[in-house]
Amino acid sequence: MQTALQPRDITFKQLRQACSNCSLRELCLPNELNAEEMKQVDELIGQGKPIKRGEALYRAGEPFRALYAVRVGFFKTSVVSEDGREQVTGFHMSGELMGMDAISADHYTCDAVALEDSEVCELPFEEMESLSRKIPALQHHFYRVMSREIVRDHGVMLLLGNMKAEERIAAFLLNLSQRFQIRGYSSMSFHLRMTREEIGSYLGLKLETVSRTLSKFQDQGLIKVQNRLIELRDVDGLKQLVNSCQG
Amino acid sequence: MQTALQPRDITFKQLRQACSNCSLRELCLPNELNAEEMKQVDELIGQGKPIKRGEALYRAGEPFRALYAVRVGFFKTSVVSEDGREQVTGFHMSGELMGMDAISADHYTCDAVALEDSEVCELPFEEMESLSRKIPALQHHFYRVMSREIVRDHGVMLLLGNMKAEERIAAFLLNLSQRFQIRGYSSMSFHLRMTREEIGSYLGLKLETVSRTLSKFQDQGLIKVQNRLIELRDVDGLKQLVNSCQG
DNA sequence: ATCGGGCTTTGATCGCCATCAAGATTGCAT
DNA sequence: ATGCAATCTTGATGGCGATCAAAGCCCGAT
Repeated sequence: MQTALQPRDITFKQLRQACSNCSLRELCLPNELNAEEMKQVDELIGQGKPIKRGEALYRAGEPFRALYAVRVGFFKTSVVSEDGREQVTGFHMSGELMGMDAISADHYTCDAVALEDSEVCELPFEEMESLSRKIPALQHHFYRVMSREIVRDHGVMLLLGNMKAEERIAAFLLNLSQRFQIRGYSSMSFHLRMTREEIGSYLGLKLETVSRTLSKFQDQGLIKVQNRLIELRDVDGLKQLVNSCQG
Repeated sequence: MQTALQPRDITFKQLRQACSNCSLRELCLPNELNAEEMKQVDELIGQGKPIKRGEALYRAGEPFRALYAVRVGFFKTSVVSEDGREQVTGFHMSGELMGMDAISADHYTCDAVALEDSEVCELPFEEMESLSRKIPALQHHFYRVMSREIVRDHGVMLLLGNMKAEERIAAFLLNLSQRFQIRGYSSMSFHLRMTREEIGSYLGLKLETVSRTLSKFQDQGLIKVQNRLIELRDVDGLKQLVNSCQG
């Protein structure tokens, strides 16, 4: 009986901000941390910070202070050119780290905008850096996460450089599907948080092409589209489309 | 007189491998290192390793052990898809680090191939990692270098996603020009180490388009092309081409 | 409930770049 | 020097996706 009440011993604040209690821990942090190390990390990471849909977490040019982990919600990052054109450089869901581009120039080089009401954890970089000198696993973790970002970017380059519109869209849908699955959501049907234009920007296509291609996939029985709700009907078919180009 | 002979006190081996004597030091290493720290770094970095033109420094799938700094020469890195198509992910010249993609999966994800007779320095990663725990500037340096790679990749994504063929080629030439200049070579005329096909792969274009565009630039008086020798004739004109899209 | 604006779909046309093809040039090996 | 393979140039044609255009839909604000 009393066990059910134990959470009372922990303040609400602690509950919200403790990485040790967070279901995303294995996405954000190395899993080799012992209790003491975890406590040190917990102390550094700020209160969860809410960002409303449409708001920017940070903008290009702002001074760099922290990396951000998505706790809840969905973000896009993008570079905006002088003439106003936008290149979306990534979509980011829970457990993913944003802001690593800012380390080199000491200011953010992208805008990070919430595509739904979201919440992020702040990782003050200097403090994390010095803590990671004491915790090898943490240091290695940051190297790994940055490396993974580089690999991901190479994948996008391959997509933009070699693939046709249909292949790009198929790869995009499969990628989203997989990432939802990892987080325990349905991999077979999901809600797109972004507009056709944002998808197009990410994939190097115009919004009309995105729309047309989704319609075509629906006609072919590969997916079902209802505005932003996507249902995958023939995953193998989609994979074949991608493989025809990229393997 | 005798001063001219002082190098004799240093063995040839030391001369070749000492970062402290290397003219590329400010490209490869943080400049805050003191003599003692520099010595520790020197001890880790292997003998310069020659790679003949056409040879691979490493290939996708090989286990990860070290990062490599280009000491002399020119490399391309590329991903090859199952059906044999190649996406060049970067060209790398002296002072630049390769292999950071391999940290996350513990094996290389690209091929790195020398485009001319080259020489690289080997940076055993685990040792560098543990040394960087003792030298904050070194740790920060690796984070910065990886961050810079991410920023660079975002630039390529913008190029592939938004720019037309002429804009891509102009941006490419200006980028090469700038990097040669930093290294003390002429920024106005240089030798392309890669084929039209490799340029095209990097820029998401076919080799014929690369060739045609270079010819067109020559007709417009923007550049002079003689096979792989490029002379920039109107840098501002090239910049205007790029800016018309990207700012 | 109704209105309005942003988002999406679909159609028609156009232009850029891929593709196919044939020579020209380079440079390497003998 | 000679010959061959790889690379590069240039031309002709075609298709994919951009662009222009208009109508429909969804959702949030009042």
